[in-house]
Formats: sequence, structure tokens, C-alpha cells
Amino acid sequence: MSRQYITTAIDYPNAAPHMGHVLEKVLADTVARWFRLRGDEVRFQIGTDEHGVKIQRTAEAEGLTPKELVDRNVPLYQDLYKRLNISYDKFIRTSDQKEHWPTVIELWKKLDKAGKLNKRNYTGLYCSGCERFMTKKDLEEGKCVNHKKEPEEVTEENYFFDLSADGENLKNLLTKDWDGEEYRMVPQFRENEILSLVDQGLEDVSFSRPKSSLEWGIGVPGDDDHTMYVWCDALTNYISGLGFFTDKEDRSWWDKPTKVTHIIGKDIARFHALIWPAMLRHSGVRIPDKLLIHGFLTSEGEKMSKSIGNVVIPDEVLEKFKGNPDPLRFYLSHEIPVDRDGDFSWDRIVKIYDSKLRNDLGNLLNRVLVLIDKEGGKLGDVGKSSDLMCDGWKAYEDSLNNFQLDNGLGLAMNITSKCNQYIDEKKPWGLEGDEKVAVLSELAEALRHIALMLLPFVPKTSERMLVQLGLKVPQTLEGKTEWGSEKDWKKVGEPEILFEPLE
RNA sequence: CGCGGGGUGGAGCAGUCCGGUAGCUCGCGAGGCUCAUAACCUCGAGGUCGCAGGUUCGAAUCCUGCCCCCGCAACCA
Repeated sequence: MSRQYITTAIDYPNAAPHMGHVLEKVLADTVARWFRLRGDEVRFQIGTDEHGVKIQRTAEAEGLTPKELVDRNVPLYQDLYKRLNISYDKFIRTSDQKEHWPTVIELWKKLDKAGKLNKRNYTGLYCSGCERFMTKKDLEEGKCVNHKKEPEEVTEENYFFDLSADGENLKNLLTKDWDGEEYRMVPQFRENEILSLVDQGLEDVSFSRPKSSLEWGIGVPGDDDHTMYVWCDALTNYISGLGFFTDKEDRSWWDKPTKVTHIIGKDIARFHALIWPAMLRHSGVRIPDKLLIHGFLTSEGEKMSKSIGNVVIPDEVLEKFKGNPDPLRFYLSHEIPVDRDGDFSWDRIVKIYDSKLRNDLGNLLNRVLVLIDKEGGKLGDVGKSSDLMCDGWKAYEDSLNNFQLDNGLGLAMNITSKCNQYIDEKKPWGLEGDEKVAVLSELAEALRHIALMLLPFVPKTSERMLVQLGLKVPQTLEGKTEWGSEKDWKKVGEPEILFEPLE
């Protein structure tokens, strides 16, 4: 038994949540549920990153204050995640002045005290139309894409975090260790990406903005003219949720032997791999253990974008399946390997729903239960083992422990397929007495294992399967994974359609 | 020469590390079954494994060169 602290990136609520947000939460939730099932103690935190110019600007455009905007949008996220059955323990909001701010301010002070924050001038290309600095991406032939005019060179004062000094240390941290601390990335190929960045030379990172250009955020302690920029504010959510540096501090979910895993998208891997550990190191907090980095979702084969008009709204998907989150959860887990980009396609999710969930799984459960029902719902001895288990629990556990979730789910579905073959081969409907009961009991037992294996992925479906089978939903898998481990299991419950046909 | 990922039957993917008859799912065609949600099972058609060289008895798999697609390139999950 070990302790696990799992976090996702915090979402930026300047608009309604989209499928990318969902992908990450479902992934993290599946991992969290798996850890709990295997017997770990788990704390699972998600949240929202609510400051910054973009929120400030969106609010202005909608005639709201930034606070009104986030207070309106954040519940959309919380509500969606509830409906997706995301089993988070804590939702942290960076606008929360009681929970989040004190930790951030203390962290800033610690970094300052360590001599890591220095005020200096920053010069960049500023577009007066956009009222912000431009990046290369915002420019086309040297002109702002939105305003078609050349930005001007503007100099402003920023606090900078001294990241450039830690190139070697960070490289060691990611490959070997930094003063005994290790930090690993899954998948490993991301490591090469980050290391090559380090090799290109790290620059110091801007940690603040003048209040005149960014007001919506946390003020720099002791300097009324500056507002903290995203790094010190947002990344810190992982420890502010634990009350770090306050009288509510709970380090038992951070310090060893607890294992800390950040689950994030590939776009922010560099910040989590470089800035965050450096910040922690220089404020005397231990560095996390693992970064689990997922890919992005395209929609119908193309990058999601408002101009193409292929942005998928999670609510529409939930609605398609009458509010049941499991078809979507199943799709994301089954079709998209954790470390790679994936595609969301309406056509495909419908096919997966019909063939895998409804036909293979739902129909199997139903035909087995109906046959048992006709025999009075009684179960017999299931023997010591069965060929129905395919690769068995070991392969499943290995897959999940290595975050190969699609693989683990595939193993459960293999058993389903095997059962369908078996029932056709044995034709229990043509058998009598003990022989009939034996075949059906074996199938029921296999279905029990399938339901358990599906628990991290599609918890509601698993629970319904277990109830129909006449079993309780277990908290952990301890003592449940042996063939025939339910000694007192003599009778099944009522058969019920697991997945209705779509209209 | 910025960095990374990928190119395998109509579609989506596995196999590539540790060379040895090319596999899975969906779709398609034929047959079977009738317990079940018009579901299930079996068989079949369909691929010169991006291109070109090389190593080898043998290459999707190793080496070299090239082409194409996608993402990232400091604040878009």
C-alpha cells in the first residue's frame, strides 16, 4: 500500500470546457481509480487557473469583471467533471484568496530570499491594438495578424526567475538525480525533447508584469506596481491545495513516501519539467516523482479550431448517450494511447458504442444472465481456473501500472470476445442440468472479472454489471482477482439492458 | 540541416528495441446459430509494410540517403 498524489493541469476558464479538458480528466481519473483499486491511498486534485490578461480581456469584452467571468465559467467545469464521474478529491481555484494566495505569496518570498528573483527590463514587440506583447506566432510578415500593423518595441520592467543557472541541474534531475531527487517523464521520448531544449540554453523566465498591463492576478509581495505572472501563480496550485506554508499545511500528501504524479498535456511539459522543479528546489520543497504527459485531440482528423468549426463540446457527446459518461470514457481510453495524439470522430464513437459496448459486452451480459435466470438464477461451482481469462490479471495490472491504459482495457475486452466464442461453442441453451449450470457459472465468473477490470475505465457500467451479477461493488481488488474467489456467490440479480440502442 | 511524433489491406491501429510464413478492430462478401440488445459465431476477399540503396540465407523489423503528413518552437489542454 502506498500513497499517491495525482494532479491534472488546472484549466483556463476563459470559455466553456472542450474535449481536450475531458481527455486529461478522464485519463487522470482512470489512473486515480486504478490506484485506489490496487489498494493505494489516493488524493486527486484538479482545478482552474483563473488569472491573466486573457481572462481580463474576455471579461471586458463580455461586460463583466474578471471575477464575475470566472465565477460564471468555473461551475461549468465542475459540473461537467461531476457528470463525467471524475473522482477528484479537491478542486482548487487560483482566484481563491484564502486557499491559494497565501501559499503563492510565501513561495514568492522564499524564491526572493534565495536570490532567485531579479527585477530587470524586458524588451519585446508590443501591439497597441491587442494591448499585449506579440510572439512569433502572432506575427505574419512582421505584422500583427489581428490588426495588420507592425508592433512597436516596448520595454517594461519584470521580475525574472533565474532559471538559466539550473540547466545542468535540471538535466541531471531528469536523467539521473539532482542532489538525490529524481523526476521522470512518461513517455520517455518527451525527455529527449526537454533535454534538447536545455542544451539550446535556458533563459530566465519572466515572473511578473507591471500592474498597468496585468491587473487580474496576485500582487507581488512588497511591490505594489507588479502582478505575478502565470508561473508562480498557476504551478503553485499543486501545493497550495495542500496548504503549504500556512497553518493548514499537510505535507503527508507531498513528502515521501507519497508519490506525486502530475498529469499534463504535451504543450506544458517544458514548464512542468523545468520551471516547476527549479522553483520547488529553491524554496526547499521536494520535487515530484513523475510527469505523465498525454497528447492532443484532433476532431474528425483535423486540429480543433473555431474557424474550421469542428470543436466538439463535451455536453453534446454526453447528450448523445443520454447523459451516460461511459461511452465517451470508453472511447477515450480504448482508442487513444496515453502518450499519443488521438482523434475524436462522431462516426467512430457511435461504432465503438454499438460494436464494443452494446453488442460485445452488453449483449453478452444479457444473454448469460437471461439463461441463468431461466434456471432460477442459481450458480454452481466455477472450478479452479478457466481459459476464458486470456492473458489474465498479471498482464492487465502491468499495463495499468505502466499507464498503458488502452492496452489494459483491450485485455478486458479480449475476455469479452472469448466469452462470446465460448457461449456459441458450448450452446448452453441446448444443455440440461449440472452441465448447463457449470457452463453458465463459468461465464458469470468471467463476467465478474470483466466488470472488475472495467472499474477504472467505466465505473458506472461496471457497477451496473456487478449489481446484475448479484455482487457488491468492491473498494479494492484485494482477494477478488482469483478465479472463483467469491465463495458465497450463489445467485445472480435481475438482468437489465446495459446499453440501449441509439436512435 | 531547430526539436519531436508518424507513414503497415477501404478506415483506425499493433508488430519495429531482441530480423525468420503480415496481425487486430471497424467496414465489405458468404455461411452458421437462435440463449441474447436484428445481437453472437465461423470462413473469405483485400496489403510489393512511404521511396531508393545496403547488410543478411532471410528485412515491416538493422544501416544509409531521400520524400510526405502532423505537432511543438516559451505562456492555445
